[in-house]
Amino acid sequence: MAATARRRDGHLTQERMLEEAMAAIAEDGLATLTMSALAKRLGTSGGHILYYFGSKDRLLLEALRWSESALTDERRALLAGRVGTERKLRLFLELYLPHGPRDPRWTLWIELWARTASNEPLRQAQAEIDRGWQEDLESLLAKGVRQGRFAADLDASARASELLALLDGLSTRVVLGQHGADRDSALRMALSVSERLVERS
Amino acid sequence: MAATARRRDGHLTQERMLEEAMAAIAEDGLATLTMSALAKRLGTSGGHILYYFGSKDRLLLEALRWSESALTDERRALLAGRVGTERKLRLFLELYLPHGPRDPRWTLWIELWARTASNEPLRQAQAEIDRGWQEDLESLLAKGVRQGRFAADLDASARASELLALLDGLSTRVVLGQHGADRDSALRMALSVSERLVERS
Amino acid sequence: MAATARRRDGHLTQERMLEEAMAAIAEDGLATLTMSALAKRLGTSGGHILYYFGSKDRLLLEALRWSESALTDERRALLAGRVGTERKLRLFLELYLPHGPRDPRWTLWIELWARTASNEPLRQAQAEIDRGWQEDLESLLAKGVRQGRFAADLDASARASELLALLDGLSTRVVLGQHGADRDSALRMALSVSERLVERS
Amino acid sequence: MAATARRRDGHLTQERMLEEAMAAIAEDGLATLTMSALAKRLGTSGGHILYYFGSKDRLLLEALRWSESALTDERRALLAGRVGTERKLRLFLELYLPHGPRDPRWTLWIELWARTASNEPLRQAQAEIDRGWQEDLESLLAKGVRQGRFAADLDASARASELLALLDGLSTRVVLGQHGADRDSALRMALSVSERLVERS
DNA sequence: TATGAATGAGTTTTCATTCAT
DNA sequence: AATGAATGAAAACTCATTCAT
Repeated sequence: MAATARRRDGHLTQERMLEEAMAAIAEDGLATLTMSALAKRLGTSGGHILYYFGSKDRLLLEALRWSESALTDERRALLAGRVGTERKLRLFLELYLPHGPRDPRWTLWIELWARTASNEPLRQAQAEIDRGWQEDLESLLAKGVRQGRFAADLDASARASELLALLDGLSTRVVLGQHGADRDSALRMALSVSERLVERS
Repeated sequence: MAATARRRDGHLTQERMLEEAMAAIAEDGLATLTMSALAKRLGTSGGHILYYFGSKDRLLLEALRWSESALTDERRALLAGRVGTERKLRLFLELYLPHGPRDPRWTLWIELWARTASNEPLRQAQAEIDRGWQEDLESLLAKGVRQGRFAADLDASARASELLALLDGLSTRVVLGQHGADRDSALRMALSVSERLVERS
Repeated sequence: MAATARRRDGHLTQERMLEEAMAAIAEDGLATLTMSALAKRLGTSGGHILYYFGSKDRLLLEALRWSESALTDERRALLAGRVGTERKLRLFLELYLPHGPRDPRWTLWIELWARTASNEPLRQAQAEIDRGWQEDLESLLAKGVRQGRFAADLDASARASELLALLDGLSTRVVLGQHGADRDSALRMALSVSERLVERS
Repeated sequence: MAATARRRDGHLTQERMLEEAMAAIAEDGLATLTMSALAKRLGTSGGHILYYFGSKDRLLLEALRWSESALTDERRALLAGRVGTERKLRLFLELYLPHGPRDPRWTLWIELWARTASNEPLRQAQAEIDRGWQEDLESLLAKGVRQGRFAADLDASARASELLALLDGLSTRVVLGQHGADRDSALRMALSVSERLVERS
């Protein structure tokens, strides 16, 4: 996913950079992630990172994409799996929510929201990723309808939107430690709400 | 309020600074809000702003407080008003949601989420403001229960949490222009969800 | 001494400013002495201090003069007193040396050495004060010669220069806490050296 | 040394910076030595100097160390040399005293005295350098005792302290142009005093 | 006299980015 | 591929000084 594939080890190195960038952001926040700090963590030079990514903005963008791409795969696998629809919905929620305070993926996500306004490529990447979640949740719900688990007149698109908005709100709380929220309570709340919003047949 | 009373008393002047800061953030984002840019907008000097607020961080904190304090008053008035509970709930949602893309208050809010981790005073101010919304929504729901409009066994605290999380998620969408969301659709969704989550008696 | 005499209380206030400035410098050093910090200590405004002194540089200059003027009086009294010459010499040394680490007068003195190069009025004030000490020490020594306590061929001017240079070096040590020096050891050393340099008859 | 070897290895470049910093301080004083002024002198950027030294304080500290290190070498060579002890003492005094008004090393030294209070690393560096001079002067005197040139009961440590204090006082005069002192007269005075303080056998 | 709001030049410092090697 | 020296444009913040009141 990260641009064109390079030599095996080159490609690996690029992934390590993104991985390390995520870890650094989770630990200290985006504000303290400087190119040279990241370079030090990687045992390389700032110039080398830019050699691959061209700019810090692009590095961040790739980091976001990379951190989501793994999830996308998991999500696809989940949807294709054999488990029951309601179980799938639960797994979907689990996948979406942050693992805990400072979850790298969500920390980056929130930090980048603030940059969205002045960064069109970033905006588009975010939109694309969001669309993935929305579409997959919709088709999960639609499948439940087809299987007769959910009400026949269920508006999959609307329900998916509602749930994702709720999940965003809950995730923010967990990542930032607001409202004393942790992953477990957020998950419980998400499940509870989804049971009430998604009408069973 | 904007153009009136230049000199005269420092309090008004301070408010103008906060107001202008909010406007600037809404227009260009926090990233491009520099002290000297703000000073230019105000027709004053960067030093003068710092003379009042001591640091940029404190300016931001005060801006957040100031932008919320007006809402807090409106909220209190709303709760104390004569309108019916369900109407009040709707007004509450309207009050919470952003007015549209780049709504100043919400833009600031999202930008500051990213700074929360490294800024304890900011974190506490946010917590305090959040608590205000949560408590008032709880008591609004509780009143509805007492009046027999909402189910007697309604868990006001849990329902308030759910609704506020949803509202945060929706607000993010509106402010950042994600999912093609606008204030109206977000409001409609919020209303629709609240009707399903808050059980009528 | 501080410029022209003003109304009684006005004059007093000016002296208090100088006094407080000395105290502040002794406590935190010249680097942290800002006009507004000094104003706060005095319970007045920065503008008011400048109203009297015109500039910070002049304030410092006056502070130096003021802190020396008291000593000048003491020195004159000492020279005119009835005690024996050798006793007088000892008292002179005691007067010159700092009272201990961060002695206000000496702290200011050292801080101002660094500003001497770019500040002609300051340079001249320093020269004048230095001259006072030199002349008085010379005449003290000369008196000792006339009284037959010191060798008849004693070069009062040269001896005074030597002793004052030594005293400057010792004072620096005491004020800055270098070489583990304190006032007592410095005084002992000054006495010991003076006994060897100033030949008895 | 000055004009040679621009690029090539960073070490030389760093030395050039220190050298130029010393020259600038000697010319205009520390007060007017700004990073960008120094950068201009060096034909480089302010950022580049900080790239090497991290902060202005560290630059100053390094400048002090660098200016002393050359002297330390000379001093060691002097002590190890073949000349007679009394000759060595004279050379020691010559080494210690400033070359004239605004001698870079001494200008820096005096400017830094004023910063000592609030700068612990600086204080320690100064103490260490002072110790070097004190120890070497002591051992020079002790050697003179062993060789029978100086009195057997001579207190080397006390004499060294006295001489160094005197030298500090004299150096201040020369560098700041006080008392009409110049290097020659200061040297003469130092020699004269040392002959009287250091008893010959 | 006295205030304190207002100024604005000037400081150090940071950092993404470039580029010769 | 990789380095790290070098850049330089910002940024936040400080503070003596001015001046209307």
